[in-house]
Amino acid sequence: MLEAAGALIETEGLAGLSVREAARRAGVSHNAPYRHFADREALLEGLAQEGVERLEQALAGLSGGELGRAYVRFAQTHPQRFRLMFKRRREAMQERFARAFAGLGADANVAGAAAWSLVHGLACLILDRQLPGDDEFVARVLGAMRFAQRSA
Amino acid sequence: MLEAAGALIETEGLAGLSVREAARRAGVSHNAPYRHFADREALLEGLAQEGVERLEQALAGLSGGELGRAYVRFAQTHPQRFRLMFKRRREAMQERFARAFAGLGADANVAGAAAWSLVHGLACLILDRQLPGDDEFVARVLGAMRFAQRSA
DNA sequence: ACGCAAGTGTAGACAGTGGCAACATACCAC
DNA sequence: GTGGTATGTTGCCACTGTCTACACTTGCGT
Repeated sequence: MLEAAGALIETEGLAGLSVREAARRAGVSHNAPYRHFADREALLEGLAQEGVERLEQALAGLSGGELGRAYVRFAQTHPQRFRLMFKRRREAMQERFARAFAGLGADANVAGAAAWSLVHGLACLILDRQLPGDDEFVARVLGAMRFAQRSA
Repeated sequence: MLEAAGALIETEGLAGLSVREAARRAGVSHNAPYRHFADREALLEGLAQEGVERLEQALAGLSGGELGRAYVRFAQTHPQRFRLMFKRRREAMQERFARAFAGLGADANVAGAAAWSLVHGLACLILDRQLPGDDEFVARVLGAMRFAQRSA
């Protein structure tokens, strides 16, 4: 089920995903999904959860510039999934990702948030076609900012 | 019409906006909107366009830290509108906003993109409740990064 | 072996939606 | 006046999310 819905989401777009169509693709009746997911939202929630785990996996073990580039690359590879992940508040994400990007600035919380913001904003703007998404540009943008020594 | 739809979008959320409900609120029949907008997408497009103009207006004349904070504040004040603006590719935006944030780094294009990414990412993560949105935190995050002198 | 409960799938029905076609009305140029 | 254009209206269709009611399978207690 998640499989069919996951495929649909990337081809038809996030708004184009209908529970019925996903059921059709999965070869079951239009109501079968409701045995496993309370409603459409819960289905999307399942897809989002799957996405969080995959992103975490993709970032595991990386650091510095590689980390940022991997984040952007994940967004480019699974754009709809990436958007979906952030369309509903999820408590665990701040801990997971902000922490991943911290460690280089003066105040770890603030520095992590800043680095995450930079990378996340770049990913969003690329997905929305507001900025080019080639590897070289990504690397140059990520390299254009650095942590302030100590501002406050 | 745009007025009714604009109000709806902020109260009911972006997905909760139906052409019919907007027409109802505007006191007209369910099909009247289609005289002015080709389809639902076009209506959203109109709202987005309106938003771009308002954001531009909100940023006019500002620079530096004030600029970034105003960007974030706009997103916080009109969250749904802000999200909508970036949900469809719009050619003019890169020119408008990337340029607004440039001017301090070595390569103006890259520096503008980087600053825009930082501010935009912060705005998105705050809207998605992944980061706190109080003024002090915003100021500290924006202050935590600076342009690299010259990296490449 | 039997029955029964839970898990899973099915079909049918309902209101709400986007969008189309056909019809009505107002206004404005000539 | 007549014609044309802009606007609004009703009726209709396919589709969607979701509810209810009905089947089938499976495992477990007796």
